[in-house]
Amino acid sequence: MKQTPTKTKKGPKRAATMAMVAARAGVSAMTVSRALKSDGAVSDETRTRILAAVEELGYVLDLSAGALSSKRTGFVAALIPSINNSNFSDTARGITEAIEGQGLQMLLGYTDYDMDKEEQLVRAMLTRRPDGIIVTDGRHTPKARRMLLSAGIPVVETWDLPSDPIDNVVGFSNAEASRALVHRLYQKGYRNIAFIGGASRRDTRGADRRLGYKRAVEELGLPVGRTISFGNPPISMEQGGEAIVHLIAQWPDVDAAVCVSDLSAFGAIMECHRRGWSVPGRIAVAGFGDFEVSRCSWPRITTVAVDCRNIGLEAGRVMLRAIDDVRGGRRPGPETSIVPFEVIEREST
Amino acid sequence: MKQTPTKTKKGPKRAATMAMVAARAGVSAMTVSRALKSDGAVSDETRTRILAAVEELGYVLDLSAGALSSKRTGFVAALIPSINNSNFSDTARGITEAIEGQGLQMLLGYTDYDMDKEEQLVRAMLTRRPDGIIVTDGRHTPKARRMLLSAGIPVVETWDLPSDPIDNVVGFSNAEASRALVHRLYQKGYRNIAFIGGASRRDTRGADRRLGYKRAVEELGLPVGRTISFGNPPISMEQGGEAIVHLIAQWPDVDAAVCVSDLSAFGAIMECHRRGWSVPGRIAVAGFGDFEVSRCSWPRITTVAVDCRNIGLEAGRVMLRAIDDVRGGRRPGPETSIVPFEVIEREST
DNA sequence: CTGTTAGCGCATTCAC
DNA sequence: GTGAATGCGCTAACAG
Repeated sequence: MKQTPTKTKKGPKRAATMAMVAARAGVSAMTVSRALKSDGAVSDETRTRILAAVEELGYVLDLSAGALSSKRTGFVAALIPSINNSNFSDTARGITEAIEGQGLQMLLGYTDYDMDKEEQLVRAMLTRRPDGIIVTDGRHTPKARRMLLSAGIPVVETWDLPSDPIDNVVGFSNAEASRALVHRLYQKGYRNIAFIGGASRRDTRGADRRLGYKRAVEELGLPVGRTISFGNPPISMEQGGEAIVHLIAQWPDVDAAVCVSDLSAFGAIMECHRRGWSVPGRIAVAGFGDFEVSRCSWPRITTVAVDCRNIGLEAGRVMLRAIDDVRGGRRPGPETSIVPFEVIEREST
Repeated sequence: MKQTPTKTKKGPKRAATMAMVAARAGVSAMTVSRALKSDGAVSDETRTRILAAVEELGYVLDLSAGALSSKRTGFVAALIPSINNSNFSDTARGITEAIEGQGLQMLLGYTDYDMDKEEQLVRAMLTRRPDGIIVTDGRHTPKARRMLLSAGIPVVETWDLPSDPIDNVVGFSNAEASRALVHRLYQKGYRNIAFIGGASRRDTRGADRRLGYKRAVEELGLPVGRTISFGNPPISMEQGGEAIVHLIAQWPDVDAAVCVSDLSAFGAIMECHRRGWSVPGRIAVAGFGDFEVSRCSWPRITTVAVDCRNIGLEAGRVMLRAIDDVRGGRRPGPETSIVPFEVIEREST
């Protein structure tokens, strides 16, 4: 009555291995390996027999074993601040699109806008021996930076233009983008422009946007210091609503608000509706990121558009080239790709 | 002048291996392995020496090698329809929270609401030999189903209550939730209720919601067939706007619209604003999913709230138990966990 | 076009 | 508390 009394007497159906497929097809394991990579030179007749055996056994290639032997895991690690922010999930999607089909798979992690968490994630990712790693942001803890530098794999920093890049870069200047937006508002006639953003220094892109705002109002000779700071990023829609109320209470003469992202801009505008403040009549509101909500809200929201998916595609492309170079024995040669941004004027300003 | 003329003369700094650490610390590789897993019995003195060597060499454990030998990759594969939909990215986040700290890492893939893509992804994921796999949806291609059944690892189906579960389930009935929403609208006095959703059958959750709507209007004796169908899911905010215009043109007497998700509901409402149609005066609009935009928009949107992050946490918990069972030699025993939903009435109805 | 040999870096299993 | 032998499943490198 005992189940499986003797050893190796067909346990719970041990997963098929390449050797089993080989035995069944009457070839060597190596030939199976070649047949399955499709690039290998295998006769059609043999391949057919092998594929039949694969089918019968329900065999699935074990890349984790293959990785060990070929010293290529086929992983590209990608760290983004948040998976819930569609800007970054668009970038993740772009990365996926760029590398899938090249036999590479993304290993995704989220830092929660926290450099220490980024450091932990870099360590955790390196443990999987990715063929490359893509990070968001150009600032890192010293340890994280050291690990990235010494990992011996291509690195791509995105969404920023680091002053001292680790390796490759695909990004833009958040400060310049923000500055351009303020200038555009100035051209439209606004003369008292405020900024709404997160309080902490965690979100370095947010900090850069704030910096660009500051530069712009200074060089335009506008009133400075019109800044509302909120809690930890990401600053939410709801916080945007609270912020605009504070803003108007504190500086009733402000005629335009630049928000650190479209999400807070949207929250601000909806709160204005609730209070009967016309946008842009009572106050103009602009955002950053060109989220879907900005294109559909009423009024539609002026913003800085960045092609987030394209950042991912570019980062993926740069990564592929770098990985190829490494394989070809070439020294990669860091590449910097600057992606454009565009101020999109809509009804909210 | 030649670089590295002799063989093995320190190439581009070969990555440190456990054996190197062992040599440097004057112990065996096995002891290093024990020291690094922290559960191992190693004397404090030895551990200190080993950790020093690790530091000096910048050694990072290679889990991909460890996986081969331990037959546990530490991966949990998770397939979601879209990374850009915050409902699902919340679930992914929940999964991550539940399994990280248990030494498990999520391998994320997106199906684009496409069963065939899901099948491809299942195959691709199995190639990495995950310790378990979590899928969204209870319907799959026959091949995908077969692969999941025969993979020999725990499976969790989420966001649905499959009639014939593969293994574990963490979900709720989309149809029942949608039905409850229509009943609530009926209680509020609405008597001509329409549905706005995607056209294709790809989004099975969307199809279930439509089904629940249909049942409800039938059992309530309301006019049937008030249905606007749009293109491929996910139906966007913009499509929601177009849909409500068509809806009102076709059935001017409709007094409430149930949308397949909050995103389309939001788009619909903003389009109403643009056209001067009062919401809910001219027409009430409800959504599904309790997205952030619904809590902040003006008016705030009535919706069905599901705790998406909790679905992920639950799925992760169930997965952990199942993996533990498998390791302990127990037969897991499928678990079904039904998560609650709640109709949240807000200003849009 | 196909097979053989060797070994990737680690953890399991057993000694001691 | 520590070490030695062994092999996980696959592929690189060569041979034929």
